[in-house]
Amino acid sequence: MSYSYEYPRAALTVDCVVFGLDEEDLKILLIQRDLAPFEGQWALPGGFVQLEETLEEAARRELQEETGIEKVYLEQLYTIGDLDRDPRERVVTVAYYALVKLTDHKVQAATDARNVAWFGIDDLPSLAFDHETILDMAYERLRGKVRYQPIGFELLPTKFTLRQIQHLYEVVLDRSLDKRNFRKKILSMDILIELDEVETDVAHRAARLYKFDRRKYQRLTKQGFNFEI
Amino acid sequence: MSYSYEYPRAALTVDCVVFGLDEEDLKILLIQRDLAPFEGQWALPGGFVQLEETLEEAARRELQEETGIEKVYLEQLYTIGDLDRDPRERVVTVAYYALVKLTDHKVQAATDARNVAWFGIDDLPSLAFDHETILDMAYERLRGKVRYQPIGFELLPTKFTLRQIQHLYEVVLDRSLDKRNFRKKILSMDILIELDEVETDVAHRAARLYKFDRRKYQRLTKQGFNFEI
DNA sequence: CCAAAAGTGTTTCACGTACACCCATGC
DNA sequence: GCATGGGTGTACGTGAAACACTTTTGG
Repeated sequence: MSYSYEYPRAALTVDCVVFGLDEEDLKILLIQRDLAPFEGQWALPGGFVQLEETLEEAARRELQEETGIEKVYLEQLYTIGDLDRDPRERVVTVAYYALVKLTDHKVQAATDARNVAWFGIDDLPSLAFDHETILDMAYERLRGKVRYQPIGFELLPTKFTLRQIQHLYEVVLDRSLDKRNFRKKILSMDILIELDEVETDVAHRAARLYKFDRRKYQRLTKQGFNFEI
Repeated sequence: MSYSYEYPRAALTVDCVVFGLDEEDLKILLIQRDLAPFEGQWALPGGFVQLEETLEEAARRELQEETGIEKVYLEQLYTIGDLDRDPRERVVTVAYYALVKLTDHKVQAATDARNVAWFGIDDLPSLAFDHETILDMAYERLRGKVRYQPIGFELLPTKFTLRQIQHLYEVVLDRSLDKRNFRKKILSMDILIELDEVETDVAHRAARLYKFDRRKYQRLTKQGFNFEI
């Protein structure tokens, strides 16, 4: 079976830059290609858009199929249509980036045979196609957006300590922050719920746990509040 | 002649939201469709992406062909791939927005037979397809971006008065600003060149003219300066 | 009791904001 | 000379930034 059109058409794909965070640094989820071109090389998860799914649906489907990841924060990043980005033919790709809670989505095995792994953002292998460019754009977007939208919480467990949020911002923004000022600021926004729980299994004083209060954040936003770190 | 593929492919288009500014308000450039679907309705300029051009090239070509506009600030906005946005078939569109200097690009006649016109942003006709959604996204992006990137100058003549910049921000952000504070702020950034010229043809004291110093802005940016209004 | 991180306030300085009058020019 | 917008300075308050010690807990 084949499909014919009066004019030639580019192929359309989606690619996802998946960010995770652990105690050390930001991580990126990559898959190892098992087909040419770039066979054996690491690449962003992604694939062809089907006609009966939206772009975001395609991105979620590919993420699920290739890495097992589901139900994550996903946002469109940029669409790249350079002429020779794929050696086979003209391929236009809609890039997305995803933020996942590493603690929830423990490192996943792919459902098919491909190799999947997390890489530290300062310790990446060379990537297939123009995926390094896409990854750089995603990191830049994340660095910018994390400061004025509360998307950082998507990288943390549901219950987290103030130290963890601060660590998140220090890693993403790549600079150290003053502990007292940071706590003052984040608490003064009044968007965290202080829980009656503390960390467990730590070899020192356990820190209090908090949750992000999404409803309250939305309410405040409607009243003109602007999140900013 | 026709082109065949193993799997069905979506058609790929670009659409442009073109902003202009005059003494009153923000304007949007629209074209009147001369073909079905939505024949006779107003729409964003745009059209199909050809295989031998990048997405941005396609956007610039369509702008040139349909409205005569060239060499403007152009930035990718978002890619929309909802299933039923075009009644004929699956069409994915890469939306761009453009900022033009109305004074330079006087209202243009289209090179083909279509009707082209500027509309005040609060006085828009109903639009074809999902173009109102795209336009809303573009306006929101402009409102956000104009505050932390010096893109507003793209809407002004090369030589402009402080009053004109202030008016620009008042119109785009939809609130009034204090004259003294605004001048203090914009001048303190040190990114304007004060010219030895003043306005002409005004029935009152002529205001001094300024130019945006792009080189200096780039230099300052490398040193960590952040534009912000 | 020692190591490790949690938790907590005050002072200083920069910047945003509010605000009103005189000046230059064209008609 | 009058109408119209151009151009200018100060006082106040808020919020960002710098900074160090005590407390709690587990081993």
